Amino acid sequence: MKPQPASTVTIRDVAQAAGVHVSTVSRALNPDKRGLISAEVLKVVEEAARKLGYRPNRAASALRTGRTHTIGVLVPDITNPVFPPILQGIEASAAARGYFVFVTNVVDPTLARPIVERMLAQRVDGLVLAIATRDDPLVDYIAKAGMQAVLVNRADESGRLPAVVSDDRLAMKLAVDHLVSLGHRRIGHLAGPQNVPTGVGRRQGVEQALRDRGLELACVEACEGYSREAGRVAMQKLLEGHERPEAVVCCNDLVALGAYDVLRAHGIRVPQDISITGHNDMPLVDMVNPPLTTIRLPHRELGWRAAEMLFEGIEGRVLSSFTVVLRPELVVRESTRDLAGEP
Amino acid sequence: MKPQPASTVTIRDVAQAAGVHVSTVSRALNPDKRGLISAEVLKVVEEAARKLGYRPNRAASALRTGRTHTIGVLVPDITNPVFPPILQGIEASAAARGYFVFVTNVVDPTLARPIVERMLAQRVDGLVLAIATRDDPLVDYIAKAGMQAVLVNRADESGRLPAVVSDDRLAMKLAVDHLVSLGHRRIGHLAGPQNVPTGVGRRQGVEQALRDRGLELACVEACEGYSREAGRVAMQKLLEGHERPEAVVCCNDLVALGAYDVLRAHGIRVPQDISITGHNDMPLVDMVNPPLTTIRLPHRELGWRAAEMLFEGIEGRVLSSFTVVLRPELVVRESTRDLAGEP
DNA sequence: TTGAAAGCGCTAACAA
DNA sequence: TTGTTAGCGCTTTCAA
Repeated sequence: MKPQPASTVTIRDVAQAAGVHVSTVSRALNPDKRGLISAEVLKVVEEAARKLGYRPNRAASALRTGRTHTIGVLVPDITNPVFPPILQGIEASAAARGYFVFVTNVVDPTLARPIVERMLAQRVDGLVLAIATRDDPLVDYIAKAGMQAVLVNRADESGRLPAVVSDDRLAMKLAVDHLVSLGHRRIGHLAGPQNVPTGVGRRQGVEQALRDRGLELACVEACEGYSREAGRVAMQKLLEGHERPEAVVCCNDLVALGAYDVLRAHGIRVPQDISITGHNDMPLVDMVNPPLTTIRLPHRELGWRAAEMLFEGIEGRVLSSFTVVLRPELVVRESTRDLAGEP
Repeated sequence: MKPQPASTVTIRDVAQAAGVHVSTVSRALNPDKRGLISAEVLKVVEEAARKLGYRPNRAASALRTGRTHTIGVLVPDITNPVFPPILQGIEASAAARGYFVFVTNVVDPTLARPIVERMLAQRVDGLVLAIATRDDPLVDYIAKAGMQAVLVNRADESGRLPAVVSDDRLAMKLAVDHLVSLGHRRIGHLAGPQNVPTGVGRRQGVEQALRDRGLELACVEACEGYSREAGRVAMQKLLEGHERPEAVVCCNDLVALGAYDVLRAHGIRVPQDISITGHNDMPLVDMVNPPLTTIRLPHRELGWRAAEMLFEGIEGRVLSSFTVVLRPELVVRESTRDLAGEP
């Protein structure tokens, strides 16, 4: 049987060409052990390896050492513009350390478990979880399996897994404070799904920020998901079930755009008749009509930091901090109106 | 040395628990060889494997068989909304076959080569290349290394690698025909970079479509890249260097939005003063002001088909077709005006 | 500083 | 139908 193409150069070929033992080659080519090798031998080996185009077989090394130099990432939907920058951050960190990243799109949350199991079989060195379902038995499973893992964009309430998140409460406080400063009082909320941490966190953030200003949430509807369609449905319900608010804080940009759709259909103008805020500052929301006032998150850094934490864990260092909270920032555009200004 | 955590269950443990030989376990757990095993033994083995939580070590299997069940994808910029759906298509196809996908972000084209080399070391079973630089010595390298690879969103002019592409010429013909049918005659083009196949292909498409209608390209500027910023620069140049066209066909949506920026700054209204078309139908271009008339590509299918072709190649089947060309489709919105209609 | 030898977990050719 | 055996390419302990 000949599984590898004949062209494949192994460590044995290099050893032979260099006139040394394979173990010497192994040492010479391992940065950590290079010191054990005499300068001349080192040179000969490197020369031979170069000339033969030797490329260590990672599968063999993985089998021997148990380390694959590979991590897995679970994302709910790559197509959601929140995730590409996160992925980019993760990949940049991984690439800098010579790791590869398996990206999986977890369409259905129930698929997460089998995917993690396959990752386990693949012997990934660690996992970044960007999927957002709450109270996951998955966390249990991962913790029990002794896998290295970091959550991103979502904290682990059980405190067993490190996480990198954006400060959702602060984000909503920024939005609410902005609206209040513009003179708005009757403020509603289009909340995220209440079974994911960001959904409840942001809702609580809105409520708290309002309370801090001596106000109450005028009305609220929870969306089925973080999509434009879900935003449409929720906004429709909000209009039907409640007195119309002066402003609506939306759990994310897509939902805000869904709200735009419904408002336009009803002839309600943004921001003249109602102010709207989003969350994420996804690409092109500065180009929509009207340009959306929203909250910008450091998505790329979220991913980068998560990966860095993961590698700390993989390399056995003590994690410098268990939950990293990054700061969001308000981006004011034209979907919010100053009630004190001209009408 | 103990590389694996003690908890790891190997095929030996299963064999022992089931009271059979390891090779029997191997066969029993391999769908292709299950037939060789008696029903009783099969049951015992499966039971033992289940009870012990056995999970075959892919690294070991990879070392033995030379197959890693892993493919690599090279993407220029995950953040560009064209790529997530492509990636999704690839990943869906891979997941269905039990493969994992390494995603790499090739920021700088010169990094592609080292990445491919690392993929080679990782012994990926194949590669999908979504990077678009032309006349790549990379193709040479891949072909020589005997790697399985498929290009997506870009054809290989040398014809050595299979590819899945969208019909760029047809896309531009769709745009031009639409504009001509609206009464436009002085039509310009904001072209893509002329060192990538899509850039030249689309430009030729525009020219050809115009010629078919007995017209000539009124003016053209090539962009430095497929970004909004590049679109701004090119549109600025177009305005400065030429008589203003009635319509401009843009090489992609981002460039069209850059054109919007410049036109707005000059007080030129779209579509009243000039019509604009894009390409890609990226998310939210239906929400910008004015909603962009553009060309929709089957991005997800592009990725899916590329992956399916790759797997055909990996499994040694003859490729059913070498270059797959998918059809784009015109999406008419409000950035193009009928000159015959009311002004 | 280098070599010898064992073995990571799995698969497959061959034998029974 | 099952077992025996060898070995994929590499790393690492032990010995020299």
